[in-house]
Amino acid sequence: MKILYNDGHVDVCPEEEEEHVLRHSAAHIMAQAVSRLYPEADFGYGPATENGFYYDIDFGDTKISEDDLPAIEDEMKKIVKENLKFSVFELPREEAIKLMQERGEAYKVEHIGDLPEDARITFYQQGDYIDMCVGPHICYTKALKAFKLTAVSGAYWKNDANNKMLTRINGVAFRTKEEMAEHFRMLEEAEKRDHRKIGKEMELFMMDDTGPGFPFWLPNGMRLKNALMQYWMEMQDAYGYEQVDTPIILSRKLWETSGHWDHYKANMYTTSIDDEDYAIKPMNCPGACLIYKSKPRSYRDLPLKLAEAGKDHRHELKGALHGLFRVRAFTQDDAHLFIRPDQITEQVTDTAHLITAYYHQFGFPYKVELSTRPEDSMGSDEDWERAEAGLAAALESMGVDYTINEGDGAFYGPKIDFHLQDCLGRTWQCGTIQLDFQLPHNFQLEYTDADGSKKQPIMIHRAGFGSFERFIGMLTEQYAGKFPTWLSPCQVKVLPVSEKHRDYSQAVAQKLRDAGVRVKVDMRDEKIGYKIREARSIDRVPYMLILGEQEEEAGNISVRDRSNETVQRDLDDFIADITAEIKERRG
RNA sequence: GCCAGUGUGGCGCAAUGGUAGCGCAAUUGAUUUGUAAUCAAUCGGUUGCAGGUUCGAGUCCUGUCACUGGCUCCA
Repeated sequence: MKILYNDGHVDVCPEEEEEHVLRHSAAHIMAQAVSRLYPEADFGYGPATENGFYYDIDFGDTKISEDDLPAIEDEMKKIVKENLKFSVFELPREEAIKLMQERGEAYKVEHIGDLPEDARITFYQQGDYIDMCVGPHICYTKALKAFKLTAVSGAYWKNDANNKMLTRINGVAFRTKEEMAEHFRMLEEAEKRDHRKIGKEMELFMMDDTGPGFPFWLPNGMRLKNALMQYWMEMQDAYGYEQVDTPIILSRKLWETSGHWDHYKANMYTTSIDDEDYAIKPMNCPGACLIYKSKPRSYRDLPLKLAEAGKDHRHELKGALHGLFRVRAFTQDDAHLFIRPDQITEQVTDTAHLITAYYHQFGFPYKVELSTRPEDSMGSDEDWERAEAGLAAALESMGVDYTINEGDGAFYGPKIDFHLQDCLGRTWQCGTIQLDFQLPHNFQLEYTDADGSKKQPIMIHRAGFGSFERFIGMLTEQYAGKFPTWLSPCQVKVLPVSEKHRDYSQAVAQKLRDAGVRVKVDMRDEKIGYKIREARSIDRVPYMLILGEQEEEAGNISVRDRSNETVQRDLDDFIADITAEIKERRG
């Protein structure tokens, strides 16, 4: 495929860039189609995305819905069929502005104003449609062979909620129709992993209209959550944390001290009784500060590492709620480390090791971001420089690849974030390591240093799962509900072949239960195939025991695992194997 | 909070403005079962909620709540 670069030369497109160029060109072709059908439309940004493209468009007073997409798509097909030639030209700034003004492209004019003084301003044209763009693009519209418009939504101009909301039209584009069909097939498969669907099928959790965003954990989900909690507690022990638990509701005075009453009140559930105001905690840090402050601390006590599986409530915007990924009540796998300034790198490294150990346990790929000082931040330049350097040094000493997210740190300190992907490739922040100078200051925390002077400790806030809720959502999608045995709500399902083998089944189940295995018996009067089907497709159990005449006579069991192989074996051997598998948390 | 869409028995779905159906599940009975759905009967909904238009509304309109996909925000 040949493409047109913005200096006017035509060359063969590097294969790895073909899709991107096609998708970006598809955005231009869509814009042309839209401008034919809606002459008043005003265009914002129209980039390529991972599987396609979008264009943010101001349609004025015209409402666009998905019903309007087929007509736009048809117009795009016409444009492709017309096989229009792409051309490119460059204009000096003033003329570029003039051209865009003439064409009524207010957003493009504004965009030119955002460009650096020395920026080249180039335009691509196909037919009578002109778009300001750096390219490159396809040479002829016919090169676009496979595309589909998929969605319409709103998006703020320049991603700023203070700006006008434009209409975003999303589409996908591929090199061939086969690749596009494959994409939709994959999407269908991915949707089957959705934790909301699996959570309902497996009865892990539920939601109710009386509490949007407040998950109810059902018995199966609770078994899973408890197993994860057990793992978490063992890891806290292994990494030298103490565990604490702080109250859910605390006086307004505390939240005023911490700054939450001023800066976070919109997200807090508050209440009052006996003429005093209270808030339900949205974070666990103030409680940890009170514990730190409860007695004098020496430099020898540091680092003081306090872990807390703390249940927080935040009044998140309802439009942001999403299954278990974004809820209003959640249990953070939180911890607060009170450290000396000289311990930053060492403690951040230690924390990052713990967090990445979790992800390795579950086989999660992850992305790391280092977020630096935002514009409206508190604290001295030296503190910030030292903190950012400490975080970077920790990441580099571990050989972790990370991207820098300039100016995206918290107002109280820089942070390292760990992002995981859900079944549809959306990323969610799970792990976070945040340095904080502000809270120790607000609470006037101190320790006595070696020279007898009083010093202020630095705080590290950290979470690895992010929250048990979000992480269980991730685990559900990662395993498509087929959790490793140690996490499975039901580890063994016993299936009597007929009514006659119920007693034997109960006896076998009891032996497993005595060994600490989570087991259920399917006592229903159904055929064995029916029970297997449900154990597999609904319960998603790692092991089924099929018990009939043969097994009862031989005094053994038939084990069917997820590979669907059935092996007749000794019960005690099986118990030894499965308990070892659970203990070692294999899989 | 913003943009668009959706909302029917526990779950998945159907019903050109004209008597709300189907499958699964559940219950009961029959069957006593050998590796991904045994058969039959029965039960179950006034269609998220509140108004409105109409002789008549699941279907049209308004408001509201929830959910879905995005935006913003965020663990």
